[in-house]
Amino acid sequence: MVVKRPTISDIAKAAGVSTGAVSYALNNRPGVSEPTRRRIMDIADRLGWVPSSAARSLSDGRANAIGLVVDRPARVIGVEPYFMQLISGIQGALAGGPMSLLFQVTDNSAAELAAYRRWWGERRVDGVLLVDLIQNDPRVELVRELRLPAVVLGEPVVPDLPCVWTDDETAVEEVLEYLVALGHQRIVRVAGPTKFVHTQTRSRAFTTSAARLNLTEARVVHADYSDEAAARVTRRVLTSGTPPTALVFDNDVMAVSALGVAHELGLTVPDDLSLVAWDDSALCRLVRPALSAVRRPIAERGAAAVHLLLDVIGGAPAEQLKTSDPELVPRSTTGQAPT
Amino acid sequence: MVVKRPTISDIAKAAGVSTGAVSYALNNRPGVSEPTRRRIMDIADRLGWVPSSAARSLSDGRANAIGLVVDRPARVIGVEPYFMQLISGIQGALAGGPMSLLFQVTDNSAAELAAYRRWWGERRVDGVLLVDLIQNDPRVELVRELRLPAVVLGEPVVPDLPCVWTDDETAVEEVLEYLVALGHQRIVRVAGPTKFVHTQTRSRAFTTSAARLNLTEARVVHADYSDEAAARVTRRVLTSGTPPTALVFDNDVMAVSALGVAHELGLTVPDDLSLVAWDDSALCRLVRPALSAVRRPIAERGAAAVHLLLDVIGGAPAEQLKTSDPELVPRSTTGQAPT
DNA sequence: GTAGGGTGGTTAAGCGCTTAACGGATTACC
DNA sequence: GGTAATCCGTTAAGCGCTTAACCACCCTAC
Repeated sequence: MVVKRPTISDIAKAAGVSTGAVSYALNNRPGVSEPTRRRIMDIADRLGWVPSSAARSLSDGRANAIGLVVDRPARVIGVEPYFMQLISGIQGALAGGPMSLLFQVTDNSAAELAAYRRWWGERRVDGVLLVDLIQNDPRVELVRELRLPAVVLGEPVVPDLPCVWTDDETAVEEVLEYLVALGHQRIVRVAGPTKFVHTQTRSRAFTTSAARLNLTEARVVHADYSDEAAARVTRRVLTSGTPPTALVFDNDVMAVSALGVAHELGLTVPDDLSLVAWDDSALCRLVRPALSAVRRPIAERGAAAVHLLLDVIGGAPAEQLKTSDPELVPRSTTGQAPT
Repeated sequence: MVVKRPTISDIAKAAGVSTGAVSYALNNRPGVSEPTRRRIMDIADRLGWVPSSAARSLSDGRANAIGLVVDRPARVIGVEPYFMQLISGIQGALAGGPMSLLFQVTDNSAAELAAYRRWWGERRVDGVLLVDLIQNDPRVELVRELRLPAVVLGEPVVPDLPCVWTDDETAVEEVLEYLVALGHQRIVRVAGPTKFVHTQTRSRAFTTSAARLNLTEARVVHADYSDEAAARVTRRVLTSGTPPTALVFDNDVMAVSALGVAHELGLTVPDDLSLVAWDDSALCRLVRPALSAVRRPIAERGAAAVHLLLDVIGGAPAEQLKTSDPELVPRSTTGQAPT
């Protein structure tokens, strides 16, 4: 059987009422009697009616969709479990509701901006999620100019922009204290690109905590989240004059990559070298030795961001929401510092 | 500055013509003179005009979007690089055009069907991509009933349904010949769930080739793509009476997981045991020893599927497209069989 | 001079839905 | 009994765009 998409006027005809009445009935608003409403609804789902999003959007101005664009090179995004977990969380929060997710990956920031602008122009989205905020992020300016509801997944750096964040600073501190307790003094943080706000936040926390703990040799080096860059940087750091005894990475991929480098250099993990990954994932559990990692509630963050965004779209004030705290999961790549 | 979204009537007013003329001009159709067209277009992009997708959809019936829903548990999808690579390919093919991607992950097949049906009902998509086809897949029936253009990412098992596929059978054969050449006789294939068509295809090819090569002890066992299940199955297989000397996996995650199990059982890879992963990824390169893997052109497949889908939406006949062949990338987990 | 054929536009209907404004019956109230 | 309020429904406009149908005008042909 081939189906024809029914419209409200089909329903109206079948029920012997006007399309207006059908609309009121289907949207659960006053204006029709209870029996009529029920009759209309029965007919509607007997006919398999589903509202046309285009028509609805056109008349009420809402798109019933939110947008997410991720600007990371395809090469990097493929491996990193982070985004898929995030999307899982997002979808979970969207499930059951009328909203859909428009998703795009781009490979440069101009394309990202263009995507947001286009979605806005086409009235395709009611709001957007922003990830990987950078300093003076042009997206902030953009959503403000367009009056496009937006929620940042990250620290509250822009005063009046709603966001959902986790307390990475404390986590950084915890990791350092943990490593120091194991006797480590020379600790290097292998961070993501400087431009990201979250990179800066963690680096600042790292430097501050290191100073407090008198780790004079602690320092930060940068890579771009890819395994290649991480391998290069790690190799350089480990073959330097006084190599560190512990490395803290900004994602899981880099940590795994470093594991390979350590192996290649003849270093035993964790006897000669301790490693900590940021963002726990199956990847961390899978490799041998299994990676100690800082676990953050990623899916939870995604879901919280969606709820917040829906509220903001609904006119709620900009809130800055903190989700549950990161947690260090010690596995087999952290141990007593070599003497 | 706060922007107001301009409509074609704003343009019409500014140009002193009717909205009809504006529409003709902007869509590059005859009906306006060249000078007028140019004037209109100038004004349009001076005003930053972007067509309202809702209005356009409503009037021409096209949604300018395609849909993809992936039905895999969040737990699995997070790790597997496959889907992100696929999406990269899809986005690449979509870039520049007017189409957007609607993406959804669900955790059961009913929800998946419901998603497709809803998108269709809401006229949100012009066509959809189908991945992970199963035997007698209800989605096939659905898209046919709804007359919803669809392209399958997988083997041509449904006669009149367009698809994009790679020749896995030959690849399976190649892998087996490669292993046999290394002296392996007891080879086990750790497959994904039986229900998937691609699992069946590869298993059939495996069995056939094994018979041809006189591998009387070759067999197939099943897991669900997750690292846990793979670990369980691998452990069982490796501790059985006459354990295999080579394992061939249906994805990368399971192969990595097996690497851990082998380690745990005191087996050296590749001296005691050879491993081959299906679908190469950074994951395979990252682990030590690096995994030998069958590389398939995943992003290419995604892009090809999009192009085909756009053609089909445009009314082209159902084509069954083969992309470039898989290729075995030998790394460090395959070696001479133990004697 | 008029019929015929382009050009270069305009008009208006319609896509499917929402919603303010209206109106005919009932019911409530004093 | 008259007026007001309430209930249940209809009407019609409008969201922004496409497109068939129409029209005014100029040009050419015989």
